[in-house]
Amino acid sequence: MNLRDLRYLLAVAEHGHFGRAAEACGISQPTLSVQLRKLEELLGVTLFERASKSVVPTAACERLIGHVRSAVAEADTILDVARSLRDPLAGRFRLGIIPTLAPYLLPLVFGPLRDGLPALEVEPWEDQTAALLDRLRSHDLDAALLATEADGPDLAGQVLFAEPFLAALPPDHRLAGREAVEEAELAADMLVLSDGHCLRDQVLAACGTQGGALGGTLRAASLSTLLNMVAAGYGTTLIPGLAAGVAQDAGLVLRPLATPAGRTIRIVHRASYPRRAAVEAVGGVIAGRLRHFATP
Amino acid sequence: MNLRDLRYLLAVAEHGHFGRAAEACGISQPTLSVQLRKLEELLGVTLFERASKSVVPTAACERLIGHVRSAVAEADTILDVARSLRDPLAGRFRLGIIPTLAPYLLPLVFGPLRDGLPALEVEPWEDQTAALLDRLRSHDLDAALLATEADGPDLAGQVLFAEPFLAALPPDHRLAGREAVEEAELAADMLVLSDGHCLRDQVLAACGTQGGALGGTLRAASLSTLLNMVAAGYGTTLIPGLAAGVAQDAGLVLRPLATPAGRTIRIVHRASYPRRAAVEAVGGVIAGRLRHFATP
DNA sequence: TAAAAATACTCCATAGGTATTTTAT
DNA sequence: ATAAAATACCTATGGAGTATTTTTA
Repeated sequence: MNLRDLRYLLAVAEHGHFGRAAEACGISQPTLSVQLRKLEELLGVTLFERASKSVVPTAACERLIGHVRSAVAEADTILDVARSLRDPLAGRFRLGIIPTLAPYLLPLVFGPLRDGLPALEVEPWEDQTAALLDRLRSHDLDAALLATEADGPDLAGQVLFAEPFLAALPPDHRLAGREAVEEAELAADMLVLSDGHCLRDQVLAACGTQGGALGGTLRAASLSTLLNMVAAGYGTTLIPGLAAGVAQDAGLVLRPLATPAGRTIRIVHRASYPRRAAVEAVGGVIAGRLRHFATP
Repeated sequence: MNLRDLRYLLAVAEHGHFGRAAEACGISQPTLSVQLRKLEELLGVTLFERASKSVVPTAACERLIGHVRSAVAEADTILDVARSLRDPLAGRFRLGIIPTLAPYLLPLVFGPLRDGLPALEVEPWEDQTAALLDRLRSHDLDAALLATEADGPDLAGQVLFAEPFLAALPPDHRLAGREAVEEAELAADMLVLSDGHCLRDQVLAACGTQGGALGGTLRAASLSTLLNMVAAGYGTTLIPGLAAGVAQDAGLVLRPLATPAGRTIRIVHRASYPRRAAVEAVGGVIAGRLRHFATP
């Protein structure tokens, strides 16, 4: 059975006239006659009683026509909904963001995303890298902002911006007077984030160490906790550049590294993800915002 | 858009696997791939995210699939209902019957119709010939039992049985002693039905007169009234054979006519009426019942 | 290497057309 | 004579097939 034929049926029922119904359908009268006859044969039911000056639906047709209307209406709804879904820059866009980036990046880009992509409902989802990768792979996220490379051939990513690491020191720290600090000097009393944060591993790698003085005892779950511990004089740490403003507000002294290091922020998505345009648009807005973000 | 393609969509969504979905649809995997791609192009929306080991519906597909299910379900309903409507000997059958026939024929045939055509819901509709013809032509009746020929080429009819006229007399009437009565002798004090009853015209024609003694004053709307008037001694009349039992019960004397006359009962339907089998079945049951009805 | 989807092609069923016939007013 | 549907016949689109290629685990 064909939706087209069902539309023909409705047209004949509406016009009570094969010629006019055919015209309304944009086909010739013989075509309509043939198709309707075929439909009647398929259903095993005579749908219209044809007389010389009248075409009247049979009782069987009356019983069927409600369902025919419903089927055709649903088909039209499918087309309508599909039309509204056609724009890849519209609809929900679930964007994962790692916790060491979200608090500092989101305030910068949320407005530009809303303005630049008004039809795209960006829903940020904050979690650690491994969890975001899981959600990405299980189709619970459309993309994620990560500081690591897209792992595995099933994922792909585009670089958005590079974020330098800065040394964060208490104001009275012995290195606070320096122009720039050596990573090795920080290692002695460095505080790091708890397991699971990619920033922890990257900071440790940058300083060539396995964990600082309090590495074994402090399980700082957030960069915010870490900054306050440093401000209280319990040690030093490396922070990503976007956290600089918050760190300074917390009373910390920030110094560049003698050997510059940092992390690269990427927007990562499944290699098979079809709304590539949405990923690129979101990535473009974020990268554009960061390009114009002159570090103070 | 094609219902077939919508079924393919549902199959892929259900199986998450093109090969198995194709098997479930009874088509080859390439055919399914091509058709689904075409559907995606038609809708302007990617429906499934294909990866090497997974086929997952996109958000757009999730939004559409409910409507797709509805459309397919309605289409299946159409097929189901059509199947149940296929039997021409099932469903409503609105049967018109003239008032001079209904009270005497219906008690005879209603049981046999119910038994012989259990799936056919015969709905008798009693009215005069002209009204029945109107309702027939306006598709408000499926057929009608008439004592006249099907008038016009838009109607057709089959003879069911012949019904002789009998002279009905009061027991003390001067002709009551005769074996048979001459029509002309009845004309003098004959009572007839009011206008509109075909029996009136046929009785008057049989007797070669324009209206009996009380023709101008008595407007008997029913044969029942007429019989009671005759029983009360106000005149004579002709009755159709099937009314004989009721007439005798009313105390009338019945006599055959010297020149036999009567009427022919037909089942009449629109020439274009498609459920011819139902008409023939109903007519057959009625004619069969009357064939075995020996007049006493 | 194996498994899955996509691609390339061939074929044919059928929707659609035009011309004509039938039928009833 | 006119109007309407049905029929006849031809064309071309597209759904389906098999064989093959691509891609990824």
